[in-house]
Amino acid sequence: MKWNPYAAECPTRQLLDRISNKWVVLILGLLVDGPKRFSVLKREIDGISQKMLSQTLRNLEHDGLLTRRAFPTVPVTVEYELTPLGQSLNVAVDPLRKWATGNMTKVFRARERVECRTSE
Amino acid sequence: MKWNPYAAECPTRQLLDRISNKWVVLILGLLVDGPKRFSVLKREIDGISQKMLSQTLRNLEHDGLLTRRAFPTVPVTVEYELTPLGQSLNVAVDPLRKWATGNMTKVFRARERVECRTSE
DNA sequence: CAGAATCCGTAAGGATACTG
DNA sequence: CAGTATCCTTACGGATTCTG
Repeated sequence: MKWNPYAAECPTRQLLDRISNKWVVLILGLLVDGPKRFSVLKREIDGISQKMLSQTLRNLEHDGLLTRRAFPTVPVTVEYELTPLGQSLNVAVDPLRKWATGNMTKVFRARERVECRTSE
Repeated sequence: MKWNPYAAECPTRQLLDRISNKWVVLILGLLVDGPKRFSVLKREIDGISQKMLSQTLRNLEHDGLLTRRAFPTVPVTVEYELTPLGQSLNVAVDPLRKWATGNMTKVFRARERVECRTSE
């Protein structure tokens, strides 16, 4: 079988759409070194709504990238942990996170150049 | 200066949002080995509208990731080519494309497992 | 605490038509 | 050919409320 995201109907196109997403990238980055609780993730990802967080987590669980474990404490505690598949995806998105932080300055300079040109 | 995409107001958050996008990933992948014309890109990325293509290309140019060159032919010819910065971004997103095609089967299996569970 | 459910505004994005 | 402009319809995603 030959997968090809350049074909509109190929499942890899939708998969690519699912995983190329800032929330996915940020969540995976936090789960690299061990499981974390819902509220911890929410606190560490500044600005994410609980709707987006739970929705993204559900999708990731559905696709086998992480596991959800609920502990019958009072109140309930829930932990999310990367599966081996999720770990491998994190390896793939890690360069993206690093690129963003590592090249922000260069992007800024490029934007300034354009603004100068348009103001001429 | 310390960039941190986990902070909502950090510019790297928006940058990450911009580059974590299926169209960006697909376009960059096509421009790795040399410049390409608008119509060629449109044809090779099945299902992309010309609106999304031109919009994404404009953003990428704005951020210094590619250059646009128009040739005064009749009708006009336009070529897009990666800048060194764009090349470096492509290196960062390349693992993502490969992950999607390389793990589609595993994701499918994970989804089936969930569907079995919910139908019980 | 960890969500599900609802409501709602905005923006993403397709389709179509028009231009240099 | 390579767009821009417009319209229009989804769905993304935030805010709020409610529950085990």
